[in-house]
Amino acid sequence: MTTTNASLLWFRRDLRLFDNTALMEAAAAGGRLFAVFIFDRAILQHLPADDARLPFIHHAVAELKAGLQARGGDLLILHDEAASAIPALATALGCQRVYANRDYEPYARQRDAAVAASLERQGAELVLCKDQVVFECSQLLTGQGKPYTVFTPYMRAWRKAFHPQLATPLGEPAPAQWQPAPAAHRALPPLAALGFPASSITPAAKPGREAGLQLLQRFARKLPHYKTLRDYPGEPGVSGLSVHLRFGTVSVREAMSLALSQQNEGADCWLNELIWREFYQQLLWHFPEAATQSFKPEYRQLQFTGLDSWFDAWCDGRTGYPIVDAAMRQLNQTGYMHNRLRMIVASFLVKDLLIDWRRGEAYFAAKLMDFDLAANNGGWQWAASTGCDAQPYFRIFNPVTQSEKFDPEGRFIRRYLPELACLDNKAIHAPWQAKTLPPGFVLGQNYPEPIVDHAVQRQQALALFGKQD
DNA sequence: TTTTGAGTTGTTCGA
DNA sequence: GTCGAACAACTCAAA
Repeated sequence: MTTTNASLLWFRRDLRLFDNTALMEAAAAGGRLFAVFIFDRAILQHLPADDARLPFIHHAVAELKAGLQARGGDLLILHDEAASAIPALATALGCQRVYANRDYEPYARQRDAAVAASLERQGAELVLCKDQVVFECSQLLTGQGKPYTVFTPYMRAWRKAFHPQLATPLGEPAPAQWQPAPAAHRALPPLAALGFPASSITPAAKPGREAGLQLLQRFARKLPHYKTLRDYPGEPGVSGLSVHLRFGTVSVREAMSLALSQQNEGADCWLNELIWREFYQQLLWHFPEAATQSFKPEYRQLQFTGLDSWFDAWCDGRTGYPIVDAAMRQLNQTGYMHNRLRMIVASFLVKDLLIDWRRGEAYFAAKLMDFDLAANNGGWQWAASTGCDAQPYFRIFNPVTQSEKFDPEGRFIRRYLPELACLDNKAIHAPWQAKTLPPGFVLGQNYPEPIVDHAVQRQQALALFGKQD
């Protein structure tokens, strides 16, 4: 080993020091070690100034920086375009290798390919590690050597190939040869300096690794009841870990370890959800065109006829369907939406409002703190019946039935639509159907009348989707 | 090559 | 109110 041997660890969506594959690999390579996080202008320029994710990322980066300083190193911070800044930084620091954890999204693949090519030209190397999945995108293939496009066979293959060793957290490396940060890249700029003044969103979950680990611990006790409780948005039945998995403040192996630590139907059900995550990840990897159009070719030419004013009402949570409106307000206010509600509002946008699923997908992408391209696209295409393993087109969620079933006492609705708190448990799901409303409550004034009639729109959706053949 | 079984999350209708 | 059947075939994946 020469004294000039140096590596650069590039943090992206893996904002933790524990159980981080690229960190383990970089440390194992020996030599001097630098670490960097880039606020990537190529990504940030598309985000609104009140984006809820930036405060979360900023907090996690600050934690990471403090953690590295406690270990004798530091975190370099750049506000730049990653594709050009990383190779330049590697040159400036004299690093022969840049370590990072593999990212499967189309933009990331393109960016990493550009970085790898630049590094190669200057005699350096980009080393990408498997970290955010248990199985790489091409590790599980059908007997024909083709990618899986149906969940259940994929899930069976996943479980068959799985070994607990694959989900065992890696720990932390022995003290590495951490290097201090050059003065130019030492400071963590405040959010306002990055173009993101305080967000108007009040996230449901606290940011940072400590908060993520706390959630994980708390969820361990709820896990046995996960299978049933997870469907009720008014109950604390879900883990709330999605945003932590998105930014890596909790690792996938830590989550898997919890799922495997219990032998009950809740734990098994949750493991399936984690497998869904990998299913959609590998799907988008093999079929990147699905990011911008219907997976099923026969649905690429659908003529959506919904009004723009309906889309605006959907975004704002004033469609007149309480469960839909409460869900959209949860999204707008907290940057999060319960999974059951994501299905309900997606079905409503596509099948009731007859609006292109991609507009809903884009709205979720802008608002969801846990936004993940593969999972979001997969979910929307499932709900829109345009996906690989989609809901059949004639299965159209009834927003009132769903509301009665999964929020029977209107607990969730009341939380986000206080104007309906005075309605009884029956009327709250469909105020326009109530025989009597509380005195002083006027439909159309206190709360909107439904903007569409579900029974009518359902027939239109059946006609629209059914005639494609 | 052919056959066989199966496919996240539902709704509506009629008895 | 409860229950079972119909909804439409089609494609995937494995035997």
